[in-house]
Parts: sequence; C-alpha cells; structure tokens
Amino acid sequence: MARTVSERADILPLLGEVFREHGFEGASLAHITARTGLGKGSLYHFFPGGKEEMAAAVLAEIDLWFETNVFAPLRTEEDGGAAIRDMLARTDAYFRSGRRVCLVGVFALGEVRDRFAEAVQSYFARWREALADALIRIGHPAAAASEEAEDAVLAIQGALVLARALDDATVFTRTLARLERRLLQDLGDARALATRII
Amino acid sequence: MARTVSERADILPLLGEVFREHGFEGASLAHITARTGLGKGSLYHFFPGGKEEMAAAVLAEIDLWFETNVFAPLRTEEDGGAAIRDMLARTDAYFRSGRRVCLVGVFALGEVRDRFAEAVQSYFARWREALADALIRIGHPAAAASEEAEDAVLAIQGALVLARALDDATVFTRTLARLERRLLQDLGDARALATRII
DNA sequence: TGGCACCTGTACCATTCAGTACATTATTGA
DNA sequence: TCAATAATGTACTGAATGGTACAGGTGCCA
Repeated sequence: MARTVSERADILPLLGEVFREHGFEGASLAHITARTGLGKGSLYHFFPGGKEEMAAAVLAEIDLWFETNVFAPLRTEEDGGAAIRDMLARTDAYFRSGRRVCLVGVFALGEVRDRFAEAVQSYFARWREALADALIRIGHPAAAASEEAEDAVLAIQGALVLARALDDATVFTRTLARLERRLLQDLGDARALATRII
Repeated sequence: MARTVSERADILPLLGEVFREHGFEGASLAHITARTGLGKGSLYHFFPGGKEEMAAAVLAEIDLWFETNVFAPLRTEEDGGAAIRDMLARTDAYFRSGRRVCLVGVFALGEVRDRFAEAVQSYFARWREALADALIRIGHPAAAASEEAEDAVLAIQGALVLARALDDATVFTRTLARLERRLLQDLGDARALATRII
C-alpha cells in the first residue's frame, strides 16, 4: 500500500474545488476520492466527521485566507484607498476573474446554509464591515459607507452568478472595475460625498 | 385510488419551490412527492422524462412569468421610468422581499448549468437587454445603459445571496431602493448623464 | 532489528436514489 | 351503460449514497 498525499492541509484546496463545483450535497465521496486520489480509508482518517467535517475545514481555510488577505488589510492598512484596490485585485485573483465560483455563496443559497450558518454569516458580515471601515478612513460618511460596502460585497456575488450564467467572465472584471470607480471616486470633496447618490 | 391534484400546471409552482430549496440534485423524488402529494406513478405520468423534464418545465414557467410581467413591459411600456419602477416592484414581490431565492441563479452556480445552459443564459441576457432598452428610452446613453442594466441585474442576484447568507431580508429591499435611485436619477440632465460615474 | 503509530485499501452495511412495470381505479364521452 | 383513456398506488430494480470495520502495509524512531 503506497502512501500518497500525506498532509491533511494539502488536500483542503482539492476538497474546496469539489464542493465549489458540486455543492455540499452533490459532492459525493466518489467525486472526492476521484479528485483527491484518497480512498475512503484515508478520508475518514483525516476527517472522522465525514463530509460535514470536510466542508467545515474547507470553510475555515477559506475564511482564514480572506481574513488574512482581504479583511484585515481593509481594517488596518493606513492607506484606505490602497487597501480597497488591493481587495479588488485579490478578489479578482481568487475568483479567477470570474471563472471560479464562491463556495460560501453557493452554500448560502442551498439548504446547507443552516448547517454552516455561523461561518456563512460571519464571512459576509466581516467583509462588509471591513470594507466600510476602509471607506470611512478615506472620508466617506459612516452612514453611506455601510451601505456602499454592502452594495460592493453583493455586487461581487451577483457578478459571479451572472458571469457563470452567461458564461462570460468579462461580466466579473467589468464589475470590479465599476466598483473601483464607485468606491474611490470623489475622495477630496466632502460635500459631494455627503450628498452623493449611492 | 382517488384522483388528487389533476392539472399538471397546478404542481409546477410546487415543483419550483422544491428545486429552489434543494437545487436540482438535492431535489429527490422523495422531496417532490412529499411536497406535491403525488406519487411516482402520477409524477412519471405527467413528466415521462423524470426530474430533467420537471426542471425544464419549471424553468419554462418561470421564464414565461418574467417575460410577461417584467421583460416585455421593460421593452414596450411607453413610460420607461414607470416600467423600471414596475420591474422593481414585481421583482420584490416575486422574491418575497428577499426571502425567496432565484432558481435560475441557483442553477447557474451548480453543475446543472450546462444541462440548462440555454434557458439560464437567455433568462439573464433578456433581462439585461430589456432593462437597457428602458434606460435608453428615458434618456440614458446607449453605452452606459447596457452596463447600468448589467449592474442592476447582478445586484439583484447578489442581494438574494447576501440576504440569505446574513439571514436578513432587508439587504434585498435596501438594494432595490438603491437601484431605483441609481436607475432613475438625473433624468433631465443629459450632460450629467453623459459624464456620470456609474 | 524490532515495535509502534500512522495511513490506506477493501469489503461490507443499510439507506436512498431515479426510474420502470403494471394492475387498479376514475373519469369521460358516446 | 360501457368502453376508452387518464390517473394513480405499489412493488420492484440496479446503482449509488455516506459511513463503518478492520486487516495489512508503511515509515519512523529506538
């Protein structure tokens, strides 16, 4: 019996892709073994809790990635404008310019949402709040910043849906470009900011 | 053996809810019989093609509803502003103010997309184009109208994702209100339209 | 060289899956 | 009244589902 992959952490990205493509219910153990090359023995050795534990581990890994590379910079980077531009660039890279779907979004739409409610809710809530932080730092009024952030986060999700529906990834890149304009415009003019229509 | 429901058309909405809640793969015949009250005998009598035919019929029904109540008015109603307001009101009603999910969007994210690619693609493409039509009719420049329409359609999808993820339907109603402002603002000022940042 | 913890493949389990076959019952129209 | 058709419940199929049990193999450290 040849030892194959070794590290549990190594297979998390593969697991993620399976859940992304098939959803939680559609991700059968057959699909998972095919993609990871691991048999049931290994799978249940690494994840005694079965599919549920696998999905939870994947969600945790995604959460950590976004927390580190997107949310935290939005909260702490001094130059808020640069933080927002970084967010957009990393979002574009992560979702492969619209060719990759958001696992958390997929889970949110399904009945699985209830099983991972805390993780799903927290992911989007922290994204929204971190972005609002950065917007306030570059001079947006607090009230508007919150709604602008929500609008941006939801636009990213919607763009992923539409890009896949139309089989046209440019929908996603076009949306990111629009968001950059929308979020970073008018930085110097406080009065325009106060009265501007979102 | 008592005859129960009778019309095939009567059970389409029920079928739709099952697919909406569980996705195509997750919608087992057990779920379907439970929701519709129809046994396998009746189900396969009405839909000899099985689940695939059921889903296709549901998609066709949804398509017809939107074509009639949303797309066509956007294209033909003389008062473009009223058409857009009607679209938003009917969208709000259809999605139960954010408590109901978009079946076409759910299908778009899953692997089922390929099986119903034509229906999924056409639904969103026609929505986008019909909305762009109305925007042009109220004075938006053609180039901007197309992108504004895409932005609106994708915002609706994203709002549904986010509303369900955060378990907060107000995300959806807030988004529709924002869209109304965004789409209908500045109607009289051509110069502002030409230079406005989307 | 030995032992031991860690991996891994295989066989197996009960359950559920979509779909089929068919006999039986309702309904309809002549 | 009586066939013909439409609708329905039931029993069944073979395959796939997630999960368990476990024996055996592998690498590592003493």
